[in-house]
Amino acid sequence: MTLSPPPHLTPRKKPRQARATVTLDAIFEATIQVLVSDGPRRLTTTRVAERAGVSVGTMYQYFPHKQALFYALNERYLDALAGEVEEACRAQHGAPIGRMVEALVTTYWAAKTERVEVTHALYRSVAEIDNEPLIEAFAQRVDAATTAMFASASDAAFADLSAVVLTLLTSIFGTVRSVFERHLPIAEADAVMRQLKLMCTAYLEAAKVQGKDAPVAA
Amino acid sequence: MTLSPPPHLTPRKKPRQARATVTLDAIFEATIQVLVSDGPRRLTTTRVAERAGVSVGTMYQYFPHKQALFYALNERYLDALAGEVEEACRAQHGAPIGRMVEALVTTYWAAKTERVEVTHALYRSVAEIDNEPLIEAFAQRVDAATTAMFASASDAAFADLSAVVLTLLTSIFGTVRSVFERHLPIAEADAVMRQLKLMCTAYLEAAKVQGKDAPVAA
DNA sequence: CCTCAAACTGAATGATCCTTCATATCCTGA
DNA sequence: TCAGGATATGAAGGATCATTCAGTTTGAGG
Repeated sequence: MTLSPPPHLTPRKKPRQARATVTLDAIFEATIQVLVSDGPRRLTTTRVAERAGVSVGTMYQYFPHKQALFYALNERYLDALAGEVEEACRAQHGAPIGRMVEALVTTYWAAKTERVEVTHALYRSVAEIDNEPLIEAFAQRVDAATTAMFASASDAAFADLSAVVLTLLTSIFGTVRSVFERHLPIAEADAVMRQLKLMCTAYLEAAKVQGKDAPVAA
Repeated sequence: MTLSPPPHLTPRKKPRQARATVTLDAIFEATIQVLVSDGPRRLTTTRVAERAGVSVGTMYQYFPHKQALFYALNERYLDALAGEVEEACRAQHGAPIGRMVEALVTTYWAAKTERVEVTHALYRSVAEIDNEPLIEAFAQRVDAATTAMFASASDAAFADLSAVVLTLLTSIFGTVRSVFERHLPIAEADAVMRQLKLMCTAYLEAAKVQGKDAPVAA
């Protein structure tokens, strides 16, 4: 998350004392809660401050304006998410591609479903800000981690790995998002996730270098 | 698009004279343009009216409030989109599944890329309203059309067709959305679409009833 | 214990913008 | 040609909110 931090969206100051850190956390959590209960349109600075138990002025010590708050919130979230995916990728180093797909989908889905309403709220809040830089940074981290993982696969090699990874990730992330958007009941959502794994595996089998069951040397 | 029309979002009246129809179209087009140029946050009733060449009051003759305008806009859009998909499905009746996938992806992608900025703006504007009913209605139409199509496939049958269709559509729609969200250059986007077709085809091959190259009788 | 910066407060400001309604114009059918 | 409904106007009301800042409280280091 270190790429191109837009100047107008940067926090005003970082907490130096312990209570300031507490305050900041409270503000973030309050933002999420208001987002969940009132929706992005009715999220006002006053409401967030109220819910966080601080005054409006306090918020403005850390963020130059409302958008910066949204931005920082998404940054936090995406940063954590990227971290989880990276870890999952590392854990599957050298494994067969089937297990890799399994891990990728499961990890991402688990992260998104851990707090369903929050995920929903964040998906919706995204329209409030220009978060391209965040998406970009997130994508780069995850792309890199995933590419490294598949390059180490024990049972397959790919002619154009970067295209394969791009497709795989785009479809996994997109499918998850669509499942949320359709408000599918958990049972059906889980079913789709199972099918998604099947789909990704079938794709990789079809895309891998034929006649070569392992990369370089097996 | 006839399912459960929320009362508070219903248009106030329908045009009875020719000029009213013109006005309505102008309002919709203006909404899109403002959405594209100013973003959903800066879309105000005044701005839309101005761009449409009418007065604010006129807008309020057709829509009880701003949200109803958004709602109607999305309704129009999704209605047209569903129509295109339905037609594509009809055209592939009895074809092999490969062609079906090809048609599905191509049609949807073409519809979304016809006016890229508009698609973008609409994706972003969605957060402004509660459009679940619209999504729901859209999904039902497309689900039905797609299911009917695949049920007629000349070279495959599926044990759980509805699950397959749900997965297929969710991933296609989601992938397209993700591609837009990442602002991929056209070249890469097209590449992903080609891979997506491969992915879907591989999935269907893996999911079809084995040893049966055609449904019922071949 | 004292000092100073860090952190916090919240009423006031100013801007934006949705929505209404009294009025004016236009169109159509008789 | 004319009446009455359909359509259009846009200034003004009223509400909401983001943001500021002068002043207060808190905590850490000396």
